[in-house]
Amino acid sequence: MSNDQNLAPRTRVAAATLHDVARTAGVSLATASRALNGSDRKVKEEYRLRVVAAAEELGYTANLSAQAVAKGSTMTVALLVSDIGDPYFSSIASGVIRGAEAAGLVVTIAVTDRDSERELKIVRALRGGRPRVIILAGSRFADEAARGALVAELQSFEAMGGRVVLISQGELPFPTVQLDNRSGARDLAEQLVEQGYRRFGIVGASQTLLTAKDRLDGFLEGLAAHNISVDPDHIVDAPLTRDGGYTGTATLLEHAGSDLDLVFAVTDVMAIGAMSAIRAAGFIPGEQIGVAGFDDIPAAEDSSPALTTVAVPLLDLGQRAIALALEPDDSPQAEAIVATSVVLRGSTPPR
Amino acid sequence: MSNDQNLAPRTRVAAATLHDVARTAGVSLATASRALNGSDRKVKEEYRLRVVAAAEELGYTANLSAQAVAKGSTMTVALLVSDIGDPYFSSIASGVIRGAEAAGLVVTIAVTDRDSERELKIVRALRGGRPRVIILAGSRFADEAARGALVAELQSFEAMGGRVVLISQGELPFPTVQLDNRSGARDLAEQLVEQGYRRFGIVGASQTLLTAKDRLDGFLEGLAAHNISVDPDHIVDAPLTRDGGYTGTATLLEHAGSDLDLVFAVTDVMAIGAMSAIRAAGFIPGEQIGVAGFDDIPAAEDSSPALTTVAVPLLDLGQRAIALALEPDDSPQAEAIVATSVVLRGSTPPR
DNA sequence: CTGTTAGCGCTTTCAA
DNA sequence: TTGAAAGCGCTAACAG
Repeated sequence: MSNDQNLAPRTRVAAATLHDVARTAGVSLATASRALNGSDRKVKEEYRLRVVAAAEELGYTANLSAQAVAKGSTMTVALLVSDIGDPYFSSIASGVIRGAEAAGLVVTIAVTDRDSERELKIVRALRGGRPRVIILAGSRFADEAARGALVAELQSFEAMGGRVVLISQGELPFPTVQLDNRSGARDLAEQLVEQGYRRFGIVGASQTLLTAKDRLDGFLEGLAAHNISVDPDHIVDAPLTRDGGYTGTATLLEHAGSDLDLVFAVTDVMAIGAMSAIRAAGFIPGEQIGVAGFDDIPAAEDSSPALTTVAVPLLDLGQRAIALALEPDDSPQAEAIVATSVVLRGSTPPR
Repeated sequence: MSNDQNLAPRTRVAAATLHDVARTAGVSLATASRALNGSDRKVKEEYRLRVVAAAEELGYTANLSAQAVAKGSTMTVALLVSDIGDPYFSSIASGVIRGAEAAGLVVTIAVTDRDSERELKIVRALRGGRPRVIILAGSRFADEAARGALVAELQSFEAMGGRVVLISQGELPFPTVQLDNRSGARDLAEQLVEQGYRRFGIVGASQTLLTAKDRLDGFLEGLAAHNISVDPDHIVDAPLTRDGGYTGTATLLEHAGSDLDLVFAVTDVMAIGAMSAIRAAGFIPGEQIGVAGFDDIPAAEDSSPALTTVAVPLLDLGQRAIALALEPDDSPQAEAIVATSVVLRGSTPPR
């Protein structure tokens, strides 16, 4: 066996430390620190330049972990989403990242897989990183106990000085970027009625997710305003995923057959699944059965027929969340409300 | 002014430290550390239990930053993507996160906005966090200089002991999860010819992105095998985004008019934009002009007509990447090749 | 404005 | 095995 096959450069070069920089600049550690990372400038220009030059020369980059332990706080925001592959969440993440970067914060993402137990576990694990902020999007609770445990965990995080921000979540004692789910759905329903639709099926009547519940309630409310009610059999529960939309709609179609003239899915992702299910059942979405969703994800516009939906400024949601998180500590129970607006497209032509 | 309006609990409770745990357990700091986080177990069971109990009681969670500075290494992997809202990247991210969590690693995500300058800046900034791994997906280089700068930066990161893994990137001296872009595109082309297509237009002939170039070359290769060539005017450059696909196709259609029987977009996201452009131009995608993409993002199956494409195991890509990163240090220049496979769907019916 | 000197919370020798 | 003590890289009083 030869040792000569050291093709790859195995030389481990330790990163330059602030100490190195100070030494080559001929100043003290403290001065170097002040020149490079200190908040208020009070270093003689000449020194500052020497330090900066030395840092440049040595390729110095401050060790964020070390800074964190010294300062007692990090520059991290932890984002928790159900599924980063879902356009709804990835759009939100996009906004969060944009906002965070603008504020010099780093974003860490964890995925709950829509599992409330897992969510709790992750939140607990997150604490180790001592993030400045934890943002929860799309969290859920199997039951009251789960809800209590999560709230307790988050509150203890707050007690440690961290900030918690929720996105589109109600009834939880934390600053929240609230979505106008209910009235958005109500408007949608009313406009659909105006378009001539009368016999509705609804997919995604989740019990555990307030967002879904609000959208359902709002929709029913809007219909009720026109004296239209929906047969309880035509309201089906289903996971808020593409597959949930597909199977939920398939079920609906089995029961309701051609008794429906429109399917409302509580999210666009589901609505897209719904369209496929409608096709699979031999109907033409839009023409024979209208389809409407909620969120206005990018894919909604490109679907065929283009999807009628309620537009939600997803990017904004994320940016608002970090804005809320960065607000001064003394505005208790802050809340940002984000408006929604109905977008009628080809999937719900007048009838 | 009254002080009584302290409604919100402003009490800042410092997080329990290992020191606290050791004290309430009645053992030394070292023992507590060993019991809780030490690698090799060599703590008397009785002590271990006392420590664990104390930790539980105090709600102790190790401060990761402190661990990082003490150990000299973090548990972080930094993922760089062009756009987390793009299904291609969010699927990859999903895989990376899954893989990382399984290995006890935390994922940090940064977005380059497809800007090579920004990308370099981010990589530089990332160093501060001293991640264990940096994963680059979809990076690009404006020119040779930019490429050199990025490589240098990454190599110096490696020299510091970090690992670099690239996803679907060629010609760079780092471990890479390589995609079989070329032969995937070749197969696609051949199968389309078999379907009866002859007059092709291609959208997304990026110069700066190897992935796009490989797909283009492979596609042309496949056509050439059947003695079919593509008019250079029918090959248009365009950003690898939905809008790029739309405008690129619009341009193509203007020039080539009804001279085409199929549009190949080098990514599904573009292909979806292409479909909309085809519709906007008054053609029926699938029927009058076939459409094919590449990646098989989830939306491909649900588009209407369903999109013919080359399936790429996006989730795997991400998982493989972290697998590569976690491999022992002494396998130089590791590479994982991921196979692709053609999926014919409704957007390219036989003609 | 600068340098000295404690820490921050944790790991890891090194003796005991 | 355990504990004392010396760091890890950086910040923040605290005197000069």
